[in-house]
Amino acid sequence: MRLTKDFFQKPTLQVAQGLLGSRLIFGAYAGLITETEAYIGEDDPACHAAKGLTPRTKVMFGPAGHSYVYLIYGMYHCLNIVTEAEGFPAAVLIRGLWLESSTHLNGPGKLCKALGIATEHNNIDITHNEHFYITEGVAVGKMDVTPRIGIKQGLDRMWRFVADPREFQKC
DNA sequence: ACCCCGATCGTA
DNA sequence: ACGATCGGGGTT
Repeated sequence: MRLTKDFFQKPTLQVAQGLLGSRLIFGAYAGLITETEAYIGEDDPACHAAKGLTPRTKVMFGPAGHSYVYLIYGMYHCLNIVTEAEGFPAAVLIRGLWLESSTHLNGPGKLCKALGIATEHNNIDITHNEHFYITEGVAVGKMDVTPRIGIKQGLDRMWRFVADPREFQKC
């Protein structure tokens, strides 16, 4: 079953945890999500929207279930899915994917490079797209909870969620 | 116009 | 530990 807008229009921590084990479809690729991070609102210093509404962060303020893709370090792209009510800027970063080929794409930059996700895929409504969407997946086993990776602010928040694909239920 | 720096990754 | 590489956002 495809995940619909009401799945994403929820508290971001809930969405980030719920996405573990879900199946991401992008063109010919399909994989189970193994790692996510939450970025929540203008009060979260690590969230791009902490600097307010800008041309780049506009998508995060928009409706839930849209993609937020941006270029990082001039070389890599990161894929996020917008969460919460329209007007409240928040998103979940997709950091890990377990492909059907048993390839584990660990890291948001590697993931986007492998699938061919780039800025042209920014601001797509993945609840109404034929080639880019997320479905229900498998039950995950134990989930790790840690601070987010690669940031210098907001390290007190335990907003990274990791699941081990070896513990995924067959489904 | 200019400067700083970043939700990364591979190599050393 | 560090360099590659470039756009966003703030400052002059």
